[in-house]
Amino acid sequence: MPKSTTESRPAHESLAAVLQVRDGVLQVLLWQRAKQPSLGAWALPGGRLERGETLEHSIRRHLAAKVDVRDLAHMEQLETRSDPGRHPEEWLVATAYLGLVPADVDPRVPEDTTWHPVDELPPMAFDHGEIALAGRERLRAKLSYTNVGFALAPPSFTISELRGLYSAALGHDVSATNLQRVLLRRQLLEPTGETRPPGRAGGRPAAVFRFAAAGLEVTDPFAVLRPPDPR
Amino acid sequence: MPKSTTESRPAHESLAAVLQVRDGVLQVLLWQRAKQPSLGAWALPGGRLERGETLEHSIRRHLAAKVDVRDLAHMEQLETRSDPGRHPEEWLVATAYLGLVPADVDPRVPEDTTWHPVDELPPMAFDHGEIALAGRERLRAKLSYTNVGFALAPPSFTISELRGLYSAALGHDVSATNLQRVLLRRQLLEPTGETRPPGRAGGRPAAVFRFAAAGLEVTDPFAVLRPPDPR
DNA sequence: CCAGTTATCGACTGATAGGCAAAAACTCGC
DNA sequence: GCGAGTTTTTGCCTATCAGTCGATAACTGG
Repeated sequence: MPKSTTESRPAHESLAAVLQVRDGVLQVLLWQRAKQPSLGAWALPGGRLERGETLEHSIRRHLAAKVDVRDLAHMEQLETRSDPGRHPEEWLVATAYLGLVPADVDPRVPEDTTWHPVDELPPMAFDHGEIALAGRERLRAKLSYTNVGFALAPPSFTISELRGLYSAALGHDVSATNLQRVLLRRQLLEPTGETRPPGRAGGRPAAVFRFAAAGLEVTDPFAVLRPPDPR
Repeated sequence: MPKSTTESRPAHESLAAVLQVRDGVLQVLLWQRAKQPSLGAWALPGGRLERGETLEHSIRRHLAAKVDVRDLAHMEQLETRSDPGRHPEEWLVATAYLGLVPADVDPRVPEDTTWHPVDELPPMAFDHGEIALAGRERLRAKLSYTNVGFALAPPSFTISELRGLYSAALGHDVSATNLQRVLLRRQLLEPTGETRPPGRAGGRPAAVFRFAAAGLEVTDPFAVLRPPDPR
């Protein structure tokens, strides 16, 4: 008799969609299952919630087995999935997180673990594919009204470099002109004063910027229906 | 020995912050605990996740004991709370939902259950106060970039009535002029053609509107960093 | 018919996004 | 060292939209 019919409470696991822009493409960290069920399918890192820890602690603990957790520039809770059929053998509730790794680091990962473009996911175990896509959508939305960009970008960068990261994450082109103006007006970016020498092909040296804040900030108090400004 | 040290997996409950604008104030549905722990404190409706059901099914089932679930115009998952200390006696993970009830219905509620202004919460059990506030914030954010308003409003209404609902939910004044123009331009509202006769004090009769869509729609493709328009 | 009240509409302002093109600053080859 | 090519930066123009104010419309009550 399977566990699911005997237990009175579900097991609980934490999962993470860890995203990074690599080679100009938004990718997610996956590991390949070496046992049943879903042998050979790809899965998100994660594991059981242990007594005495929070879910956030749990996902960090399990992630530590796959990447250097210090490389994570941002993490937030995504959603909790509870479909009784989401795991074939067990009653297993999963709380998913979104993790972001800046483009300048290349974390060591184990043998069974690699990055995959989120737009071309391999055969995925359980509902992990849906979770990865949900992570992508959350990231895309937040790029527009928060400063999450800081979690995708290196400590300092040129506008072109940042443009590459944004367009990879968003899945469409963004104009460098506009990106710079918008982020500067919102005071998310500040110039470091340095400049980056041009490549072999020449060109004007690019100004170097950094994000003004290190943590997540909601920048757009949604223009609409704003409180009346007592000016 | 408390359960929490013997069980290998946490119990899992669903909770809901059910919000409604009542008497011009945003209120949340609470019931008063009649037993320990937190005897006398106020709590969100909810209860255990049972085998074979999803969390959404679970919260609807438990809510049915407090309100007519058909009165809920919208429901969405809020967050999952897992602090081991959130319940004094038990290892209990909670997944919270946000529920919205239109202003024109007055659901029957049991003896122990009443509405409380979210801005003046009574002494709350466990972390339920934080969850209620998280629900308020989620609602406020979504009022600006989605059509959630439909879940707060009656089937049809005048702009002044809608203005009252929005300002109660947002916690600040909104101009009627602006509200109408913004919602109309976004094609969230459509006129019914009818008009509402003025009150005793006189005044021009108000046009009656309804929300164009019944379900949740994200309206603002965040102006920023929009994909290039191939016009 | 007039004063008071409420709702609607139009006009103006300010902020911001998006696009285009010119100017700036460099490399390379001749 | 000069011009062609490249890349980045800047300024200008336009369109859209939010926010405000004031005028007008449509009613009630005396």
